[in-house]
Amino acid sequence: MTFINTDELVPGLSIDCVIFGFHEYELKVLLMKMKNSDLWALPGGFVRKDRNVDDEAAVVLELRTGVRDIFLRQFHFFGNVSRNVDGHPEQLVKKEIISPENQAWFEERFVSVGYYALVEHSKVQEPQPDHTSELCAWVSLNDLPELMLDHGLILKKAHHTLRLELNNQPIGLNLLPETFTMPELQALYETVLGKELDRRNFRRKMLSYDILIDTNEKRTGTSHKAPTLYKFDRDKYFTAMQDGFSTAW
Amino acid sequence: MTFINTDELVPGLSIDCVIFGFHEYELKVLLMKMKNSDLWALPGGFVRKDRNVDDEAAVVLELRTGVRDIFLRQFHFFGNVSRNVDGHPEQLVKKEIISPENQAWFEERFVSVGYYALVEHSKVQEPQPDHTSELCAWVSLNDLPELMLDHGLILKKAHHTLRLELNNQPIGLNLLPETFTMPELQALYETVLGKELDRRNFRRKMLSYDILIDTNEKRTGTSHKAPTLYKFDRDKYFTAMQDGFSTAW
DNA sequence: ACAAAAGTGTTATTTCTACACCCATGC
DNA sequence: GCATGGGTGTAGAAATAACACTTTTGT
Repeated sequence: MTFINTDELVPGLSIDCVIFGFHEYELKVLLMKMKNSDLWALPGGFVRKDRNVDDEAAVVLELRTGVRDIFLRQFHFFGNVSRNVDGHPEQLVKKEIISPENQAWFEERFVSVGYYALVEHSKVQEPQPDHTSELCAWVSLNDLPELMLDHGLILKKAHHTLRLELNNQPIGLNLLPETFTMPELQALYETVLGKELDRRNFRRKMLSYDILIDTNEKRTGTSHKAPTLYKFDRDKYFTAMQDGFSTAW
Repeated sequence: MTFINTDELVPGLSIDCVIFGFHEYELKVLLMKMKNSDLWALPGGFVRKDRNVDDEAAVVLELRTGVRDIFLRQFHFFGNVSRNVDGHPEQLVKKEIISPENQAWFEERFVSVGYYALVEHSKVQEPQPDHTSELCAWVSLNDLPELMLDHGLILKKAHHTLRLELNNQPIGLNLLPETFTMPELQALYETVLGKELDRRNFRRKMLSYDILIDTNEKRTGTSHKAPTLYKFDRDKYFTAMQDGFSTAW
């Protein structure tokens, strides 16, 4: 069993990743079930002393999902004292999640940087648990289990940020397959926003962003009119991400 | 001379505050001129082990400006390795900014949480330097001196964030005097955005937000028509901050 | 009475919203 | 041929943008 080597890590600093996926018309998050416990946790990690924090977040993402070079954004820094719960490290030792030698390291004041990622469900290999967890799985946002420490709060904040970002940025690349239909894209938006949108207006608005390419193919096999398959125009997509949609002033 | 007691501080974690003020139709930032150096720095500090990071940022703000309970927002976490410049702590000791006993503590990997604040220039007492600085002063954004380490980058990022926030949130409270005229408010927006706006359309849009109260008084003393004085409707202002202006979806 | 800046109104254009109808496909 | 969901158009309302004239004030 390989426990972590705390010597090479920045003390008191952790990373928590809220990894969103979209599948079967539901928004899901990747969660880890802690070893010997009913509690779940966000995938996370620590920061090696010679690495950028942003890069370490990308490592966490890749370790759990196998994907890299995709949307991953720092969204909040969690620095409250109340995050540090008395007796928590002791519990971790008891459950064999960390080694006794490391307990002292975990007793220190910890702060955490929150990241959220959008990943295409289908591109992800079987989610990988680590040595602290017995399971790593996609869980629907509507059906969340009890989470460790303040991870519930972190998740909520990430979701809230994502909803706000919808107004300024395109989403969908990385969250949808390479090609997708307009109704699928709409379902994604509706799921993130938690409300229904008008089909016709959605289409018009989305097309006006000018980030979609009509592939001239259709998705067949359904017992109704075959919908057109679109893909993102990556150049325009990334430009839109940079510049944002907002034009208020 | 009182140097810091590093024992009670969270190691490797600092706070940097970008404190914006608005004066004489210019956006300004509060900067500290380092002792025995031509370099300037953002006001900042460290985090006591038993304090929330957000609260410590408020302490930094109050120490420098004397104001409290005003807009102060965490905007980014800076965690790149490149922030930690070889030989920097040594320089700090040489310039008597930190004590030799503390040099080792400063040699550790440091990460930083960036905050920005909006403060009303006139409410601020004479900006207070600390034991690391010989001067604390308002500096125009158009006329920035050379800044220490990555502080220039942090400042730039804060300004960028502020510009984006304009679209979602009201600003002005804390940045303008208690009462102000519509042209003054417009000047603030123009300064932050770095572009001119149409007087008539600005007024209409601003009034449509429904966060202003007409005080029925005028600012006299100018050799032209006396402009109406407004103040913010605080309840509605804070509601607008919560909910945001954006209606995109 | 004049310069300088505040205040107000209107119109054309664009965007948003709320709709209803037709079209393909598999059963 | 019918149920299901995809695709398109349009008219009214609202927001935006561009623009010109009148008012107040100190000198």
